[in-house]
Amino acid sequence: MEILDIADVARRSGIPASTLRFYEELGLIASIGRRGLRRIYAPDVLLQLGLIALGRSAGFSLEEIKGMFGPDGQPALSRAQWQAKAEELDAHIRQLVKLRDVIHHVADCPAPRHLECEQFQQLISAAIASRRQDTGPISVTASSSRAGMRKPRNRSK
Amino acid sequence: MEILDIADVARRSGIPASTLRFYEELGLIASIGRRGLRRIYAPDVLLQLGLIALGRSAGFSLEEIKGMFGPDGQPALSRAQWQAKAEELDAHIRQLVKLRDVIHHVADCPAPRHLECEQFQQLISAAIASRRQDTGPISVTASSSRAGMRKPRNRSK
DNA sequence: GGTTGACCTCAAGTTGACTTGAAGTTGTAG
DNA sequence: CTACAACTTCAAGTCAACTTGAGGTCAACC
Repeated sequence: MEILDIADVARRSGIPASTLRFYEELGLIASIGRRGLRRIYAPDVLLQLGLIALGRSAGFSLEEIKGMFGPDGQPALSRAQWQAKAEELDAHIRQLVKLRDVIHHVADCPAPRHLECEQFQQLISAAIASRRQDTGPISVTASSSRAGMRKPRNRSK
Repeated sequence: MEILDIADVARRSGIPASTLRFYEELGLIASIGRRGLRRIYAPDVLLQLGLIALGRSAGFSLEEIKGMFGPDGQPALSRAQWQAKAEELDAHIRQLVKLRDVIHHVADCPAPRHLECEQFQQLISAAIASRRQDTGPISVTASSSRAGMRKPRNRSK
């Protein structure tokens, strides 16, 4: 069974060693042991890191990701919670698709002032609207991150 | 012509007044004047704020957004640059769709250890792969944000 | 068996995106 | 005309996600 040291993991994942230690400290990943002082890793960790990067790019915080997968990389949510996450992500994707439409419009529309262009206004309104009713039962774990005209008094802690 | 004070804008956009001042300081938005000391806004600003929220949720930094639209809300990129942005966003969306597939899989797959599930591994590899060749000619403005196994030595500034 | 370069820890620093607080000003309701 | 709630500025604080640095250890090659 192949094992990796921190430099291998860094090289193969593209993530700096300092970040790997940081992630371990947070409990996001774990080394399978030490050789002397030095961490050694199972190749699995590369998959986990991929998952973390993916989650980050979807706007999940490290805390959220930690809640979804334990340091062993095992899913740690109920089926319903996973379904809710998928739903959340879907909503996010729909929003990004709308933004992409806006961008395409901007790239093509010759209007002098976009804010006065009917179509532009409608695209934005639609995009905003799709975010508007996020006062729903979704957001299982109070996903504190992921921007977007959040409600005032967002209270944390 | 309807005008708004900062409290109106805050209420109607859901963005706190402190953030509106902060955005103005950064040059992301502008008030159309003052009544005494107090800022007054054109209703346009609501669209702009929607756009900003949208951009943030797509992972663009405030700096990037500022580069895309001036404080007047006018698009400030060439057609080609807009097209590149759309492309960038599309790639991001494709990645999120892959992540959603992973999540759906996790919600459904009964494997005891997911890291050992063939399909899971493949989904992640695919998702990672789609991000892998981001050493392309895209990323016009060196989009420093938006996570994902970034290359080491990402040097900014 | 000594050197050395890659690892280690732990504390402090940085950046982006805001928020909070203190202290001052003012439009407007009474 | 007076109160005062709502605005203002400006400095400092916070939080997440890392990075950097100082000082120490040690596995592996010569």
